[in-house]
Amino acid sequence: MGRGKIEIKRIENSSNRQVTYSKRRNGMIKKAKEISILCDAKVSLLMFASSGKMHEYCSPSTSLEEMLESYQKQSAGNNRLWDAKHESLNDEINRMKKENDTLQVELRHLKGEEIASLHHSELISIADALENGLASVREKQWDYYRMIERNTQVLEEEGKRLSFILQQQQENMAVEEEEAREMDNAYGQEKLSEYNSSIPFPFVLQPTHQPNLEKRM
Amino acid sequence: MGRGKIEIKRIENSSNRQVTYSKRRNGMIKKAKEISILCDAKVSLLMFASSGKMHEYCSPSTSLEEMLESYQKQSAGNNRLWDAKHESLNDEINRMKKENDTLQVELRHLKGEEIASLHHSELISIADALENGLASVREKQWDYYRMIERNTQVLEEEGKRLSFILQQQQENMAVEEEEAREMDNAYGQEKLSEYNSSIPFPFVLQPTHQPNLEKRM
DNA sequence: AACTATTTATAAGA
DNA sequence: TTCTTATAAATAGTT
Repeated sequence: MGRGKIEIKRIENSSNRQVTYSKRRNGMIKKAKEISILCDAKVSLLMFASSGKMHEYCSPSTSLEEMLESYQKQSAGNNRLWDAKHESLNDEINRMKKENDTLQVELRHLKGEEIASLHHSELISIADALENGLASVREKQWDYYRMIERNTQVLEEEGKRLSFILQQQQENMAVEEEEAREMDNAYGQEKLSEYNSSIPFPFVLQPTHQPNLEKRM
Repeated sequence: MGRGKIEIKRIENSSNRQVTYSKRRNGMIKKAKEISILCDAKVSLLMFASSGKMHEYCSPSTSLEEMLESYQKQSAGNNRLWDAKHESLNDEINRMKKENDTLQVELRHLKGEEIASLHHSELISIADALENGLASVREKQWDYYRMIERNTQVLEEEGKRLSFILQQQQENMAVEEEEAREMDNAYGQEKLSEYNSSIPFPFVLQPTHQPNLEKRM
Protein backbone atom coordinates (compact mmCIF):
# COMPACT_ATOMS: atom_id res chain seq x y z
CA MET A 1 0.00 0.00 0.00
CA GLY A 2 1.95 2.87 -1.20
CA ARG A 3 3.38 4.30 -4.34
CA GLY A 4 4.72 0.95 -5.22
CA LYS A 5 4.41 -2.60 -4.06
CA ILE A 6 7.25 -3.76 -1.85
CA GLU A 7 8.64 -7.17 -1.29
CA ILE A 8 8.48 -8.38 2.31
CA LYS A 9 12.16 -8.62 3.14
CA ARG A 10 14.51 -6.67 5.30
CA ILE A 11 14.83 -3.03 4.14
CA GLU A 12 18.52 -2.55 3.69
CA ASN A 13 18.56 1.26 3.73
CA SER A 14 18.76 2.08 7.39
CA SER A 15 16.84 5.33 7.38
CA ASN A 16 14.13 3.93 5.14
CA ARG A 17 13.88 1.02 7.52
CA GLN A 18 13.50 3.30 10.45
CA VAL A 19 10.86 5.40 8.74
CA THR A 20 8.91 2.35 7.73
CA TYR A 21 9.22 0.99 11.24
CA SER A 22 7.84 4.16 12.67
CA LYS A 23 4.92 4.32 10.25
CA ARG A 24 3.98 0.70 10.54
CA ARG A 25 4.39 0.73 14.28
CA ASN A 26 1.89 3.53 14.54
CA GLY A 27 -0.36 1.66 12.17
CA MET A 28 -0.25 -1.45 14.32
CA ILE A 29 -0.91 0.42 17.49
CA LYS A 30 -3.87 2.09 15.85
CA LYS A 31 -5.15 -1.30 14.72
CA ALA A 32 -4.66 -2.68 18.19
CA LYS A 33 -6.72 0.13 19.69
CA GLU A 34 -9.43 -0.37 17.09
CA ILE A 35 -9.77 -4.10 17.57
CA SER A 36 -9.82 -3.64 21.33
CA ILE A 37 -12.78 -1.31 21.03
CA LEU A 38 -14.63 -2.86 18.11
CA CYS A 39 -14.38 -6.43 19.28
CA ASP A 40 -14.11 -6.06 23.01
CA ALA A 41 -10.74 -7.77 22.86
CA LYS A 42 -7.65 -7.50 25.01
CA VAL A 43 -4.48 -6.83 23.13
CA SER A 44 -0.92 -6.49 24.23
CA LEU A 45 1.64 -5.37 21.71
CA LEU A 46 5.33 -5.20 22.54
CA MET A 47 7.75 -4.03 19.88
CA PHE A 48 11.48 -3.53 19.82
CA ALA A 49 13.13 -1.73 16.93
CA SER A 50 16.46 -3.10 15.78
CA SER A 51 17.93 -0.15 17.66
CA GLY A 52 16.53 -1.71 20.82
CA LYS A 53 14.00 1.00 21.43
CA MET A 54 10.77 -0.32 22.84
CA HIS A 55 7.17 0.54 22.13
CA GLU A 56 4.22 -0.91 23.88
CA TYR A 57 0.49 -1.01 23.70
CA CYS A 58 -1.94 -2.65 26.03
CA SER A 59 -5.73 -2.51 25.96
CA PRO A 60 -7.02 -0.09 28.55
CA SER A 61 -9.24 -2.74 30.13
CA THR A 62 -6.27 -4.83 31.16
CA SER A 63 -2.57 -4.85 31.93
CA LEU A 64 0.45 -6.73 30.76
CA GLU A 65 0.64 -8.71 34.00
CA GLU A 66 -2.97 -9.73 33.76
CA MET A 67 -2.52 -10.81 30.17
CA LEU A 68 0.57 -12.81 31.02
CA GLU A 69 -1.38 -14.45 33.80
CA SER A 70 -4.01 -15.53 31.27
CA TYR A 71 -1.28 -16.47 28.83
CA GLN A 72 0.12 -18.96 31.28
CA LYS A 73 -3.22 -20.59 31.87
CA GLN A 74 -3.96 -20.90 28.17
CA SER A 75 -0.52 -22.04 27.14
CA ALA A 76 -1.47 -25.66 27.62
CA GLY A 77 0.33 -25.78 30.92
CA ASN A 78 3.48 -27.23 29.42
CA ASN A 79 4.55 -23.87 28.06
CA ARG A 80 6.09 -22.44 31.20
CA LEU A 81 8.66 -20.61 29.16
CA TRP A 82 8.70 -17.08 30.45
CA ASP A 83 8.48 -18.48 33.90
CA ALA A 84 11.97 -19.84 34.14
CA LYS A 85 12.84 -17.48 36.96
CA HIS A 86 9.45 -17.82 38.53
CA GLU A 87 9.85 -21.58 38.41
CA SER A 88 13.21 -21.58 40.11
CA LEU A 89 11.87 -19.35 42.84
CA ASN A 90 9.06 -21.79 43.38
CA ASP A 91 11.58 -24.59 43.59
CA GLU A 92 13.51 -22.71 46.21
CA ILE A 93 10.36 -22.10 48.20
CA ASN A 94 9.53 -25.77 48.15
CA ARG A 95 13.04 -26.68 49.16
CA MET A 96 12.87 -24.28 52.07
CA LYS A 97 9.46 -25.52 53.08
CA LYS A 98 10.83 -29.02 53.33
CA GLU A 99 13.83 -27.89 55.30
CA ASN A 100 11.55 -25.90 57.53
CA ASP A 101 9.33 -28.88 58.16
CA THR A 102 12.32 -31.01 59.01
CA LEU A 103 13.53 -28.43 61.48
CA GLN A 104 10.09 -28.07 63.02
CA VAL A 105 9.80 -31.81 63.49
CA GLU A 106 13.26 -32.04 65.00
CA LEU A 107 12.43 -29.18 67.31
CA ARG A 108 9.19 -30.77 68.41
CA HIS A 109 10.95 -34.04 69.05
CA LEU A 110 13.47 -32.28 71.24
CA LYS A 111 10.56 -30.74 73.12
CA GLY A 112 9.18 -34.23 73.66
CA GLU A 113 6.28 -33.68 71.29
CA GLU A 114 5.07 -36.07 68.62
CA ILE A 115 7.36 -38.84 69.76
CA ALA A 116 4.66 -41.51 69.99
CA SER A 117 5.50 -43.05 66.64
CA LEU A 118 9.27 -42.88 66.91
CA HIS A 119 11.46 -45.90 66.85
CA HIS A 120 13.37 -46.95 69.92
CA SER A 121 16.71 -45.95 68.41
CA GLU A 122 15.40 -42.52 67.49
CA LEU A 123 14.30 -42.00 71.07
CA ILE A 124 17.79 -42.84 72.22
CA SER A 125 19.44 -40.28 69.99
CA ILE A 126 16.93 -37.63 71.01
CA ALA A 127 17.52 -38.39 74.66
CA ASP A 128 21.27 -38.18 74.08
CA ALA A 129 20.93 -34.83 72.36
CA LEU A 130 18.78 -33.55 75.21
CA GLU A 131 21.26 -34.71 77.80
CA ASN A 132 24.15 -33.11 75.98
CA GLY A 133 22.20 -29.90 75.55
CA LEU A 134 21.18 -29.85 79.16
CA ALA A 135 24.74 -30.47 80.27
CA SER A 136 26.01 -27.53 78.21
CA VAL A 137 23.29 -25.23 79.45
CA ARG A 138 23.82 -26.26 83.05
CA GLU A 139 27.52 -25.61 82.73
CA LYS A 140 26.82 -22.17 81.32
CA GLN A 141 24.40 -21.52 84.16
CA TRP A 142 27.02 -22.51 86.67
CA ASP A 143 29.42 -20.07 85.04
CA TYR A 144 26.81 -17.45 85.47
CA TYR A 145 26.18 -18.21 89.13
CA ARG A 146 29.89 -18.30 89.93
CA MET A 147 30.26 -14.95 88.24
CA ILE A 148 27.42 -13.45 90.29
CA GLU A 149 29.02 -14.79 93.42
CA ARG A 150 32.38 -13.29 92.64
CA ASN A 151 30.77 -10.03 91.70
CA THR A 152 28.92 -9.91 95.00
CA GLN A 153 32.17 -10.58 96.79
CA VAL A 154 33.89 -7.73 94.97
CA LEU A 155 31.06 -5.35 95.76
CA GLU A 156 31.21 -6.32 99.40
CA GLU A 157 34.95 -5.71 99.45
CA GLU A 158 34.44 -2.36 97.86
CA GLY A 159 31.81 -1.46 100.43
CA LYS A 160 34.19 -2.36 103.20
CA ARG A 161 36.91 -0.30 101.64
CA LEU A 162 34.66 2.70 101.20
CA SER A 163 33.63 2.45 104.83
CA PHE A 164 37.27 2.31 105.79
CA ILE A 165 38.11 5.40 103.74
CA LEU A 166 35.15 7.26 105.14
CA GLN A 167 36.23 6.44 108.65
CA GLN A 168 39.79 7.56 107.93
CA GLN A 169 38.63 10.85 106.49
CA GLN A 170 36.38 11.51 109.43
CA GLU A 171 39.30 10.87 111.74
CA ASN A 172 41.49 13.19 109.63
CA MET A 173 38.90 15.92 109.74
CA ALA A 174 38.65 15.64 113.48
CA VAL A 175 42.43 15.89 113.77
CA GLU A 176 42.57 18.79 111.33
CA GLU A 177 39.98 20.70 113.27
CA GLU A 178 41.92 20.11 116.42
CA GLU A 179 45.30 21.00 114.94
CA ALA A 180 44.02 23.85 112.75
CA ARG A 181 45.46 22.48 109.50
CA GLU A 182 48.89 21.62 110.90
CA MET A 183 48.81 18.22 109.27
CA ASP A 184 48.04 17.34 105.62
CA ASN A 185 46.13 14.20 104.75
CA ALA A 186 49.21 12.19 103.74
CA TYR A 187 48.47 9.86 106.58
CA GLY A 188 45.06 8.97 105.06
CA GLN A 189 46.59 8.28 101.64
CA GLU A 190 49.20 6.11 103.22
CA LYS A 191 46.61 4.16 105.08
CA LEU A 192 44.57 3.70 101.92
CA SER A 193 47.53 2.33 99.91
CA GLU A 194 48.19 0.01 102.74
CA TYR A 195 44.60 -1.21 102.62
CA ASN A 196 44.55 -1.56 98.82
CA SER A 197 47.58 -3.78 98.75
CA SER A 198 45.95 -5.99 101.34
CA ILE A 199 43.11 -7.08 99.05
CA PRO A 200 43.61 -9.08 95.88
CA PHE A 201 43.18 -7.43 92.48
CA PRO A 202 39.49 -7.63 91.49
CA PHE A 203 38.42 -10.35 89.09
CA VAL A 204 37.89 -9.42 85.48
CA LEU A 205 34.15 -9.81 85.04
CA GLN A 206 33.21 -9.70 81.43
CA PRO A 207 29.47 -9.14 80.86
CA THR A 208 28.92 -7.49 84.21
CA HIS A 209 29.92 -3.93 84.84
CA GLN A 210 33.12 -3.73 86.77
CA PRO A 211 33.21 -0.71 89.03
CA ASN A 212 36.20 1.46 88.33
CA LEU A 213 37.60 1.73 91.81
CA GLU A 214 40.25 4.30 91.01
CA LYS A 215 37.81 6.83 89.59
CA ARG A 216 35.38 6.41 92.44
CA MET A 217 38.04 7.50 94.87
CA MET B 1 -11.67 0.10 4.50
CA GLY B 2 -14.65 -1.73 3.37
CA ARG B 3 -18.01 -1.19 1.82
CA GLY B 4 -18.68 1.54 4.27
CA LYS B 5 -16.86 3.48 6.92
CA ILE B 6 -17.44 2.25 10.44
CA GLU B 7 -17.34 4.09 13.68
CA ILE B 8 -14.76 2.80 16.15
CA LYS B 9 -17.01 1.55 18.92
CA ARG B 10 -18.00 -1.83 20.19
CA ILE B 11 -19.82 -3.91 17.56
CA GLU B 12 -23.04 -4.90 19.25
CA ASN B 13 -23.95 -7.79 16.95
CA SER B 14 -22.11 -10.70 18.43
CA SER B 15 -21.44 -12.66 15.28
CA ASN B 16 -20.37 -9.56 13.38
CA ARG B 17 -18.05 -8.78 16.24
CA GLN B 18 -16.55 -12.20 16.08
CA VAL B 19 -16.08 -12.07 12.32
CA THR B 20 -14.45 -8.68 12.51
CA TYR B 21 -12.24 -9.89 15.32
CA SER B 22 -11.10 -12.80 13.25
CA LYS B 23 -10.37 -10.70 10.18
CA ARG B 24 -8.57 -7.95 11.99
CA ARG B 25 -6.66 -10.37 14.15
CA ASN B 26 -5.28 -12.02 11.04
CA GLY B 27 -4.53 -8.59 9.65
CA MET B 28 -2.58 -7.62 12.74
CA ILE B 29 -0.61 -10.83 12.81
CA LYS B 30 0.25 -10.33 9.15
CA LYS B 31 1.37 -6.80 9.89
CA ALA B 32 3.41 -8.02 12.82
CA LYS B 33 5.19 -10.54 10.62
CA GLU B 34 5.81 -7.92 7.98
CA ILE B 35 7.26 -5.33 10.31
CA SER B 36 9.45 -7.99 11.90
CA ILE B 37 10.94 -8.81 8.55
CA LEU B 38 10.98 -5.41 6.90
CA CYS B 39 12.36 -3.50 9.85
CA ASP B 40 14.29 -6.17 11.68
CA ALA B 41 12.09 -5.61 14.68
CA LYS B 42 10.96 -7.86 17.47
CA VAL B 43 7.26 -8.00 18.00
CA SER B 44 5.12 -9.79 20.50
CA LEU B 45 1.38 -9.72 20.04
CA LEU B 46 -0.97 -11.25 22.57
CA MET B 47 -4.70 -11.09 21.95
CA PHE B 48 -7.68 -12.32 23.84
CA ALA B 49 -11.12 -12.32 22.27
CA SER B 50 -14.01 -11.43 24.54
CA SER B 51 -14.71 -15.17 24.56
CA GLY B 52 -11.35 -15.55 26.30
CA LYS B 53 -9.73 -17.36 23.41
CA MET B 54 -6.11 -16.44 23.00
CA HIS B 55 -4.01 -15.75 19.94
CA GLU B 56 -0.36 -15.02 19.96
CA TYR B 57 2.39 -13.92 17.70
CA CYS B 58 6.05 -13.54 18.44
CA SER B 59 8.84 -12.67 16.06
CA PRO B 60 10.81 -15.75 15.10
CA SER B 61 14.09 -14.21 16.22
CA THR B 62 12.97 -13.98 19.82
CA SER B 63 10.61 -15.34 22.46
CA LEU B 64 8.09 -13.92 24.83
CA GLU B 65 10.40 -14.49 27.79
CA GLU B 66 13.23 -12.69 26.13
CA MET B 67 11.00 -9.79 25.23
CA LEU B 68 9.66 -9.56 28.76
CA GLU B 69 13.21 -9.57 30.02
CA SER B 70 13.96 -6.59 27.79
CA TYR B 71 10.67 -5.03 28.74
CA GLN B 72 11.67 -5.00 32.37
CA LYS B 73 14.98 -3.36 31.66
CA GLN B 74 13.42 -0.67 29.51
CA SER B 75 10.50 -0.01 31.79
CA ALA B 76 12.46 2.61 33.67
CA GLY B 77 13.20 0.21 36.50
CA ASN B 78 10.29 1.40 38.60
CA ASN B 79 7.84 -0.41 36.39
CA ARG B 80 8.03 -3.87 37.88
CA LEU B 81 4.57 -4.70 36.65
CA TRP B 82 4.67 -8.26 35.48
CA ASP B 83 6.92 -9.02 38.38
CA ALA B 84 4.25 -8.68 41.00
CA LYS B 85 4.16 -12.40 41.55
CA HIS B 86 7.90 -12.69 41.21
CA GLU B 87 8.21 -10.07 43.90
CA SER B 88 5.81 -11.81 46.22
CA LEU B 89 7.67 -15.08 45.76
CA ASN B 90 10.86 -13.33 46.73
CA ASP B 91 9.14 -11.96 49.81
CA GLU B 92 8.02 -15.43 50.73
CA ILE B 93 11.53 -16.75 50.32
CA ASN B 94 12.89 -14.08 52.61
CA ARG B 95 10.18 -14.76 55.14
CA MET B 96 11.00 -18.45 55.11
CA LYS B 97 14.71 -17.76 55.36
CA LYS B 98 14.11 -15.78 58.50
CA GLU B 99 11.87 -18.44 59.95
CA ASN B 100 14.46 -21.02 59.06
CA ASP B 101 17.20 -19.07 60.78
CA THR B 102 15.07 -18.70 63.87
CA LEU B 103 14.44 -22.41 63.95
CA GLN B 104 18.10 -23.21 63.41
CA VAL B 105 19.11 -20.94 66.26
CA GLU B 106 16.48 -22.40 68.55
CA LEU B 107 17.62 -25.88 67.62
CA ARG B 108 21.26 -25.06 68.29
CA HIS B 109 20.38 -23.56 71.62
CA LEU B 110 18.54 -26.70 72.59
CA LYS B 111 21.63 -28.64 71.60
CA GLY B 112 23.64 -26.43 73.92
CA GLU B 113 25.41 -24.65 71.08
CA GLU B 114 25.93 -20.92 70.71
CA ILE B 115 24.65 -20.19 74.18
CA ALA B 116 27.64 -18.09 75.24
CA SER B 117 25.92 -14.80 74.58
CA LEU B 118 22.52 -15.70 75.96
CA HIS B 119 20.95 -13.93 78.86
CA HIS B 120 20.44 -15.68 82.13
CA SER B 121 16.65 -15.80 81.70
CA GLU B 122 17.01 -17.31 78.25
CA LEU B 123 19.22 -20.04 79.65
CA ILE B 124 16.54 -20.81 82.20
CA SER B 125 13.82 -21.24 79.61
CA ILE B 126 16.08 -23.41 77.46
CA ALA B 127 16.94 -25.56 80.43
CA ASP B 128 13.25 -25.87 81.26
CA ALA B 129 12.43 -26.91 77.72
CA LEU B 130 15.22 -29.48 77.78
CA GLU B 131 14.04 -30.90 81.07
CA ASN B 132 10.48 -31.17 79.85
CA GLY B 133 11.60 -32.77 76.62
CA LEU B 134 13.84 -35.20 78.42
CA ALA B 135 11.04 -36.13 80.81
CA SER B 136 8.69 -36.88 77.90
CA VAL B 137 11.29 -38.92 76.08
CA ARG B 138 12.24 -40.83 79.20
CA GLU B 139 8.62 -41.66 79.84
CA LYS B 140 8.23 -42.91 76.30
CA GLN B 141 11.37 -44.98 76.71
CA TRP B 142 9.99 -46.48 79.90
CA ASP B 143 6.83 -47.41 78.03
CA TYR B 144 9.00 -49.13 75.53
CA TYR B 145 11.02 -51.05 78.09
CA ARG B 146 7.93 -52.16 79.94
CA MET B 147 6.48 -53.35 76.67
CA ILE B 148 9.62 -55.35 75.90
CA GLU B 149 9.47 -56.86 79.34
CA ARG B 150 5.88 -57.98 78.97
CA ASN B 151 6.59 -59.31 75.54
CA THR B 152 9.48 -61.34 76.87
CA GLN B 153 7.24 -62.69 79.57
CA VAL B 154 4.62 -63.74 77.03
CA LEU B 155 7.23 -65.45 74.88
CA GLU B 156 8.55 -67.32 77.87
CA GLU B 157 5.05 -68.47 78.77
CA GLU B 158 4.52 -69.67 75.24
CA GLY B 159 7.79 -71.55 75.33
CA LYS B 160 6.75 -73.26 78.49
CA ARG B 161 3.40 -74.18 77.02
CA LEU B 162 4.95 -75.58 73.88
CA SER B 163 7.28 -77.70 75.97
CA PHE B 164 4.29 -78.90 77.90
CA ILE B 165 2.39 -79.86 74.75
CA LEU B 166 5.42 -81.62 73.36
CA GLN B 167 5.79 -83.61 76.51
CA GLN B 168 2.12 -84.57 76.48
CA GLN B 169 2.28 -85.73 72.90
CA GLN B 170 5.34 -87.81 73.56
CA GLU B 171 3.56 -89.47 76.45
CA ASN B 172 0.51 -90.08 74.26
CA MET B 173 2.60 -91.66 71.54
CA ALA B 174 4.17 -94.00 74.03
CA VAL B 175 0.74 -95.02 75.29
CA GLU B 176 -0.60 -95.44 71.77
CA GLU B 177 2.20 -97.70 70.78
CA GLU B 178 1.55 -99.81 73.82
CA GLU B 179 -2.24 -99.96 73.43
CA ALA B 180 -2.19 -100.15 69.58
CA ARG B 181 -4.44 -97.14 69.01
CA GLU B 182 -7.03 -98.05 71.67
CA MET B 183 -7.04 -94.49 72.97
CA ASP B 184 -7.53 -91.28 70.98
CA ASN B 185 -5.65 -88.15 71.91
CA ALA B 186 -8.57 -86.53 73.75
CA TYR B 187 -6.59 -86.78 76.91
CA GLY B 188 -3.90 -84.50 75.46
CA GLN B 189 -6.46 -81.89 74.37
CA GLU B 190 -8.01 -81.94 77.78
CA LYS B 191 -4.69 -81.38 79.42
CA LEU B 192 -3.92 -78.49 77.06
CA SER B 193 -7.22 -76.68 77.82
CA GLU B 194 -6.50 -77.14 81.46
CA TYR B 195 -3.10 -75.54 81.01
CA ASN B 196 -4.42 -72.67 78.88
CA SER B 197 -6.97 -71.63 81.49
CA SER B 198 -4.24 -71.58 84.09
CA ILE B 199 -2.36 -68.69 82.44
CA PRO B 200 -3.78 -65.20 82.03
CA PHE B 201 -4.79 -64.00 78.58
CA PRO B 202 -1.77 -62.44 76.87
CA PHE B 203 -1.41 -58.71 76.90
CA VAL B 204 -2.35 -56.82 73.78
CA LEU B 205 0.95 -55.53 72.49
CA GLN B 206 0.49 -53.02 69.75
CA PRO B 207 3.69 -52.51 67.76
CA THR B 208 5.11 -55.91 68.56
CA HIS B 209 3.90 -59.04 66.84
CA GLN B 210 1.67 -61.08 69.06
CA PRO B 211 1.98 -64.76 68.36
CA ASN B 212 -1.32 -66.36 67.43
CA LEU B 213 -1.35 -69.22 69.84
CA GLU B 214 -4.46 -70.95 68.47
CA LYS B 215 -3.13 -71.27 64.94
CA ARG B 216 0.22 -72.56 66.09
CA MET B 217 -1.45 -75.43 67.81
C1' DA C 1 -15.63 -18.76 3.37
C1' DA C 2 -15.62 -15.66 -1.02
C1' DC C 3 -16.37 -11.39 -3.16
C1' DT C 4 -15.82 -6.49 -3.97
C1' DA C 5 -16.65 -1.61 -3.14
C1' DT C 6 -14.58 1.23 -0.22
C1' DT C 7 -11.74 2.80 3.33
C1' DT C 8 -7.30 2.81 5.25
C1' DA C 9 -2.37 2.32 5.39
C1' DT C 10 1.71 3.51 3.64
C1' DA C 11 5.95 3.89 0.03
C1' DA C 12 8.09 7.15 -2.16
C1' DG C 13 8.84 11.76 -3.02
C1' DA C 14 9.11 16.54 -1.43
C1' DT D 1 11.23 14.52 10.68
C1' DT D 2 6.53 15.58 8.61
C1' DC D 3 3.36 16.20 4.65
C1' DT D 4 1.58 14.65 0.36
C1' DT D 5 -0.31 11.52 -2.66
C1' DA D 6 -0.51 7.57 -5.65
C1' DT D 7 -1.23 3.13 -4.80
C1' DA D 8 -1.31 -1.27 -2.23
C1' DA D 9 -3.71 -3.54 1.34
C1' DA D 10 -7.28 -4.31 4.52
C1' DT D 11 -11.72 -5.03 5.42
C1' DA D 12 -17.26 -4.09 6.00
C1' DG D 13 -21.02 -5.57 4.15
C1' DT D 14 -22.84 -8.78 1.06
C1' DT D 15 -23.44 -13.41 -1.09
